Amino acid sequence: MARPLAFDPDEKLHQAMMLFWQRGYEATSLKDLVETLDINRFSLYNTFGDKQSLFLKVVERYEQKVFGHLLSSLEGPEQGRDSLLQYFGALLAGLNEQSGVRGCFLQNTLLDGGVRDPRVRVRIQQVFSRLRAALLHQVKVALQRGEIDGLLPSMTSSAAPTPTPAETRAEAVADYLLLQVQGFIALAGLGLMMQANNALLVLRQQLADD
Amino acid sequence: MARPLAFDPDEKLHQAMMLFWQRGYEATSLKDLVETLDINRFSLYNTFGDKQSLFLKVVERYEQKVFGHLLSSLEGPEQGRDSLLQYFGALLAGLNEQSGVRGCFLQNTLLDGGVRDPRVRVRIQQVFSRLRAALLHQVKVALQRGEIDGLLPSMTSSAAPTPTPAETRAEAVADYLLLQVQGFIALAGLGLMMQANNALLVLRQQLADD
DNA sequence: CCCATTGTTGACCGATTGTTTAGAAACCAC
DNA sequence: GTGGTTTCTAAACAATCGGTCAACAATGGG
Repeated sequence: MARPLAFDPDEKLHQAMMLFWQRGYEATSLKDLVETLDINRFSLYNTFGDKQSLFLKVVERYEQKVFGHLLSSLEGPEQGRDSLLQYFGALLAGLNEQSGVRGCFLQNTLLDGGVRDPRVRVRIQQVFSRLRAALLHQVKVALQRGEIDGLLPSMTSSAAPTPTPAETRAEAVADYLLLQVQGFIALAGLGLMMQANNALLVLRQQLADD
Repeated sequence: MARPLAFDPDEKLHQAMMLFWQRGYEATSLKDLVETLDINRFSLYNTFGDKQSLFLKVVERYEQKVFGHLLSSLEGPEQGRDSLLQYFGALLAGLNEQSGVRGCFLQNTLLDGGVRDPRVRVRIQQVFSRLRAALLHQVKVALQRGEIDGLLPSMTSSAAPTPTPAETRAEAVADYLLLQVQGFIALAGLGLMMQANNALLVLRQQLADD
């Protein structure tokens, strides 16, 4: 009943993400967006709203496509340690195959103080909460099965003066793994992939049987 | 012989750092700088050069004052594991006492694609190299003394099929610790200090005797 | 005191920022 | 085709960007 769009919005959203990813929010101008997305200035406003709204849509797309796919192993069936190992393997694989130095789009965005839109900030906080919950879920399973006892030598030992509650222990391990995740993508963002791969070797051994 | 400056350059540099720290490079305008530093636009140019040069000076000041002080325990005498524990303690103490969510100025800057000045980027790379070298130094000492064998269960076991060279092992451990550092300051930057403190408990136990 | 030297000031530059407007062009149901 | 609706295009908007200028103020050695 009316004129259809001359472009694929999702494709343009992807291109916008790549641009924001490697330049940051403030350093990416409307001119840059119009040129690389190859659509008119006003068409951009008409389909995505203003710059902040566009950025929010980009963040949501990233969460669905990239983050959601990566978390599939953690949010799937309760496989304990195996799902953890699978997740870190997929994470490092993704970081290794990045052409330029980028790291994680969401981490970069949140650490970049330039993005002040509260909608964006709370959205990303929610994503990290989702990651922590997924980690915690599989950690609980793995701890119950005794798969990752090597990670917490004294906490798991019954000789501890005050035995730590299982819930507290699981949260400590989950937060420890959350730190590993942030560490990996930070190193990747800093261009230190070799060091990241080295560190993965150590983590793998910690998670391995003995 | 001439008119003296009406302000303390180092103090202004500090104020500029705080501004860049929580807003990012691109999001901090000359107007912002002039207003919060409370000096005239041209005086700023006259003493620090243009915006990029000012930022570079800020980075160098941060390395000297903040980073240098933090690394003192690692670059001091060869205390092995003790210096490592001391460093992480000081790091977390610093992150904990940060009022707002900031993380590390250098990490934020490098992950923020907005800073494209190559002088700044290589400078920060050098700082992280310095950190890695300092970690590696103390790790070698600690490994030789057998202080941190709990960190690498199978790699240190003589039963390994192909025994890992000491140099490789030390580098793996150093990179692992470098990842912990980046993970801690990333979590702090994301506003997840509770999780960071939780993770520190696990790391402390890994480094502890048993 | 004088004067060379340096810091300070506010106005100003062209360029670019994000955003909006008015009108032409393209589509589909009828 | 035509009507009604939506996209597209080019131009322009006010505001702000980083950076510069000449004139004035302040200093201390002579």
